[in-house]
Amino acid sequence: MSRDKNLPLDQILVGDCIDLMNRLPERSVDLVFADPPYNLQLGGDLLRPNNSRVDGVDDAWDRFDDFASYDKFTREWLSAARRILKDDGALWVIGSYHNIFRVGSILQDLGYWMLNDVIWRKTNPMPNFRGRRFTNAHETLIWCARSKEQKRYTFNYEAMKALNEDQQMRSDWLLPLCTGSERLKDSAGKKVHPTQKPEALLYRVLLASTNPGEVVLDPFFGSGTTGAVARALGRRYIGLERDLAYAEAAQNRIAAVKPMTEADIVALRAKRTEPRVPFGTLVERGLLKPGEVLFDERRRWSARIRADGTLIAPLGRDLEGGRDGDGSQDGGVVGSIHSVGAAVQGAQACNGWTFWHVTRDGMSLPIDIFRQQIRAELAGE
Amino acid sequence: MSRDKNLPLDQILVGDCIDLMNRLPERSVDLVFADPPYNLQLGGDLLRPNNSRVDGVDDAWDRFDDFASYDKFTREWLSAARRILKDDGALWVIGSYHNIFRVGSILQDLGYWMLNDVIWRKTNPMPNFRGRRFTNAHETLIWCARSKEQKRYTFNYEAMKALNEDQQMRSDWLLPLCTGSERLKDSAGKKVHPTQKPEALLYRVLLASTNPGEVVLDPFFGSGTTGAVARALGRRYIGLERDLAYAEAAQNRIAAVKPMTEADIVALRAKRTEPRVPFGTLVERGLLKPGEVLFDERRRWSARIRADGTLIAPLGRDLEGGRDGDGSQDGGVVGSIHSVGAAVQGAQACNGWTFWHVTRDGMSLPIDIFRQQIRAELAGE
DNA sequence: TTGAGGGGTGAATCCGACG
DNA sequence: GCGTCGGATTCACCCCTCA
Repeated sequence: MSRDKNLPLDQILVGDCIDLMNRLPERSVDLVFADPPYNLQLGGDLLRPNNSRVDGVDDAWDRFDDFASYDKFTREWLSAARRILKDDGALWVIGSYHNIFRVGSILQDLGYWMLNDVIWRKTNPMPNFRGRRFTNAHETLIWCARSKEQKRYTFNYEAMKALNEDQQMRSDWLLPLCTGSERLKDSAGKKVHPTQKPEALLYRVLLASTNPGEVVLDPFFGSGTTGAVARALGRRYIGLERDLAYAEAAQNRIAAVKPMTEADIVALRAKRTEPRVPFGTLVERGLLKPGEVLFDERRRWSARIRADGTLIAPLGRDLEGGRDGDGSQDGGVVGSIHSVGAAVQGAQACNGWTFWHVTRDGMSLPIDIFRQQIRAELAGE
Repeated sequence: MSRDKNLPLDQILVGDCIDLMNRLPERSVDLVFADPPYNLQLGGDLLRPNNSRVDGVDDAWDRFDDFASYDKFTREWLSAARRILKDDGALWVIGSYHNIFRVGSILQDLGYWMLNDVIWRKTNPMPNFRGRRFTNAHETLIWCARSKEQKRYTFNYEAMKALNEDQQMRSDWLLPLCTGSERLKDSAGKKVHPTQKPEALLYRVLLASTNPGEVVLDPFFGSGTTGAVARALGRRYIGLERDLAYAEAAQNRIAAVKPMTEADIVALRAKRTEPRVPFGTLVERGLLKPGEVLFDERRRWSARIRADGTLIAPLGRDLEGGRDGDGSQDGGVVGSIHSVGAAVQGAQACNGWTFWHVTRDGMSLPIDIFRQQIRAELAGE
């Protein structure tokens, strides 16, 4: 859980994010969430330091200069972030069409491996006042692993599915802007930060791609939404922010956050982390008996249970299965519930737990219900 | 209207699109729509949960050695496209996270000026079978002008607004994949092209950013969706396609398209925003009465009209609706015709005007007919 | 005719623990 | 690090069959 590295956990460090990241230990952070500045230089006239206007020398070159400096900045902070990410770490960036294409390209050039681009669809975007374009109603996030080669990354599939009415979470997220009481205001009622992100956005990001106790670093901490949500969700944060006023506002904001209880946070446990139950256990415990015959749901194939927890299936199709006598070895496929299920179907793989059924009281039941029964017993102990 | 330049109008040229573009006169084309290879980097096979194989895009034209070679290709075709665009021309590109960030960056480097990035949200995307990522449920389009300095570009604001319930068209478009009878199949029933785009997508693109008679060039013509929609909408097309089989299929497809009448096209183009009619107006005018019950077309859901022009629907399904007494607040969903329609269906959005029906003389009529009636009155005044 | 149900399929960077 | 193998994993829509 990364308490080893002397990380400045649950703190905001004030300074240049590239410098600060370069001083942190490498491979120490689970996630980076970044909301970098958009390339604001692209707007109006380009002025020299003495305020004279750069005149039509070569617009393309000027543009290249603008983009080049933004690209250089982007390469630097993304490189620094990659150094401090753990091998199984990941990174999120958010941006708009002004900068996200530069960021995405550079990400890929640096060896990050894209997992998804995610669209934040705004319920309440600013309209296009002049009627010259489509209402710019979304922003783009990129979710990427530290590298293509890395073994694993965190994705809490079940939690995301639960958040989305028990259907897979899609790559387009409909969320309102940060307004109302969530929006930080100063004593004069002026908004503290121009681009404060909604907590719901970070909630989804952190819930999807971190586990409780893990460390998320935000190099452009701003008003501290990342920290506030991390604290609420039982994650640790490191905030980097150049502007002291922002950092102080964020600090106060986070201090007021009440963390969720551990029970609430762990509520959704992934299926794939449930304890493994060998099929043989079902036989050992007498839930299934050696010699019993299993069928697929539509009774196209059958297989007989052997005492060691393997199955044996006849070679061709077999509509009735049994009646071979008791221990006869009639030259069939032998193996695990999975491999025999795959073999009879001629498939590459098969989940034997859901494929094979057994008859009880005239009903056809998947053998997985016996596994669930054993898991329930294990959980109760 | 560009009949000056000896362009190969309404034709498909077979060959390398960069060569072909370089042979066309410069500044001769109004719009470029491009659906370049995405540079997917697929590993082995992907199996569905039922063990069937996903028919992925493994065509030679989508394989590049590395990002550098993809970038070089992208720079070349985008440069060639820019040369043949008129000074007030524009370009659309579509892509996915695999390539769109490279394309977007290079666009900007070459001097194109982004107007919007547009998200095509798919109603029916392929699920993520392994549960390892978010469902990749969208693709990204970039709409850009030839240069930042250009005076004008075409944007049919009113037509877009009319297409979107009289509200500004947003940058996220919800459209289904190209399936069913629209999808080109060969005599064996196999899809002709692996990535055929839906006509509705091109319809919106061309309606938004071209005028009748203008020329749209598609350098990756494929199955010819751009040409088919251009012909239907009274635009001219130039298709460039390397693969002769694709070109022939596209040719046949386009020949079968029946162009809309000029009157229809002009109507679309000139369509003024129709006056907004609040639902409450129908109640005010007595066309509908408070307490009346609305149904969806198939009478699966119902809602009662309240005096203020909102609806109230019972929480669960309700086949008969009424008989609650007059002003009772029996704990249902309350809101606009649109929000209640969405809520009862569990949908994110709903056009209440076409969703809700009312019974008149034993017939079920959409409430939109009353809006039309009021609009007719307003137009007559 | 209509409805229920089964099968097919779409631009996809789609596994990981354990020995 | 690599091979083995257990076993987890899908949504909307269209078409067809059959009752």
